[in-house]
Amino acid sequence: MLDIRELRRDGEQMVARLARRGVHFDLAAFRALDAERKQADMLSQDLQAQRKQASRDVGELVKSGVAVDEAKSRVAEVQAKIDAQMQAEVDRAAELHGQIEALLMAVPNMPLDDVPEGKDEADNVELRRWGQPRQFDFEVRDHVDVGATLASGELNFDLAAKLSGARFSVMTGSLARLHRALIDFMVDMHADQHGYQEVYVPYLVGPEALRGTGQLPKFEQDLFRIQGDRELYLIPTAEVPVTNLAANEIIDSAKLPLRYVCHTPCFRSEAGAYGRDTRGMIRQHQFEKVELVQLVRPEESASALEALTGHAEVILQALELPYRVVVLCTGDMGFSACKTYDIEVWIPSQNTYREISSCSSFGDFQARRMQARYRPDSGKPELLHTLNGSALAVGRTLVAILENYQNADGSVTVPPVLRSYLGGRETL
RNA sequence: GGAGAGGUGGCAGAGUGGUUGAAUGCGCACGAUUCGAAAUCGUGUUUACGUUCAUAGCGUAACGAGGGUUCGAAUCCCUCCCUCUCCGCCA
Repeated sequence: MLDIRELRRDGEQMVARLARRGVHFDLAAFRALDAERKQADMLSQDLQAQRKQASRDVGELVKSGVAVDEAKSRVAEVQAKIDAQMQAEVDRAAELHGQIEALLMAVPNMPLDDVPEGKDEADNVELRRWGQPRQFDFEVRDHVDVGATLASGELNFDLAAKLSGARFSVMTGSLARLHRALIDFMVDMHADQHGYQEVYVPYLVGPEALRGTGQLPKFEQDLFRIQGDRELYLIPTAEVPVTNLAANEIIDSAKLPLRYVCHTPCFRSEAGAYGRDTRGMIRQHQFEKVELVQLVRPEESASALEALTGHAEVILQALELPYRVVVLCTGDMGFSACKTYDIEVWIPSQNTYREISSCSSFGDFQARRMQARYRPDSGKPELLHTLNGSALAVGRTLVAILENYQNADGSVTVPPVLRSYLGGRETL
């Protein structure tokens, strides 16, 4: 959520920054609404103050020996006059506050100044590449074909469709084990080498948590909501429960920065993505992800984003999978982000790099929504900065391994760092 | 699922209708004392919003959430959420 004070103080500057990502913010409408709100606030608060004083007067009179009924009748006239309009004004002020809140909750974050301006993914800027795409001396098959014919396990979409329809997958045997091994490998790396605390969280969350990170109110169609009395949603990413650990908290400064690593399944309805990546397990309704989340002091968020992205890259380097890092342009960034790096892994069958991680800084945008604060060494509590990144998307990592490590005989070589997780197995 | 007890400030813990945004203790901050420190003493220390040049004053709201009763609610009533204890069930 945008800072309403900054909006009042320097609205033009914020409008200009939003315009960089193609968002038009109607400052005049906001100001008109805010002016109305201001008037309603002053009037309603003044009436409440009068009402309060009248009640106190009754108390004073009773204390000084006046009978209760007598005291009440002495102030009754004043109160009647106030009551005639107070509730209406209080309601009006609350209504206007609600309108402003709703307006601001629907506005995306402002890109940082160093984010390149652009319209869509075509305008993203490549920053670096790592590794050399392998030259194959046989016909490259995609992960669907490779996974369907492995001797030691299989990747099966028909079985999944029988159970749950399109965009789900079933894995068996060594493939299922490789999938599980990837999770352990990634979590171990971040917990043991990169200083993240492992955390386990609920996969169902309430609407407040989703508002906090920015999925609600605007993107409900991308979520799965469960049946039942309570309003609960399947998490679309561990970002939601993990970041919200700090919601409505005031974190002791000495505990910062907080770094969490969390593996969860992720559930996305992908309502707007029909027809995209329909083959294979690139885009599923359910997938596993290892997520990094950091909660940091504002001055640390820029360097934290670089470090976090590096932690995700280390996984790909260890797996010896070629990748590149791009910085998303203003028009391609997510709703809550102020800067995002995508890491894209080489997919031989598509002869291109595909997103396998997205690492973002959110500034205080999410923290303001969820009131995640810390107590500085001196002064009042301040909003934290939040960051997160996939490190990595497990299903897509599996895809990359099946494709990059495939052999002419249909087998798949196990990346050396994973072999200890597979009982020493060298090929699938 | 059944029965009972609770949810108050960073923490602990008072407070059952009237200057209580809230005693007290701990913690923390500043000051005094000291060569320095401990101990001691003093002062201060919730948050949001509004107003404002102001993180100064002043105002409004908030004691799990939302309603209600009342001139007046942390205190009384209702609903929901959560925590704890016992029983049942279960991984």
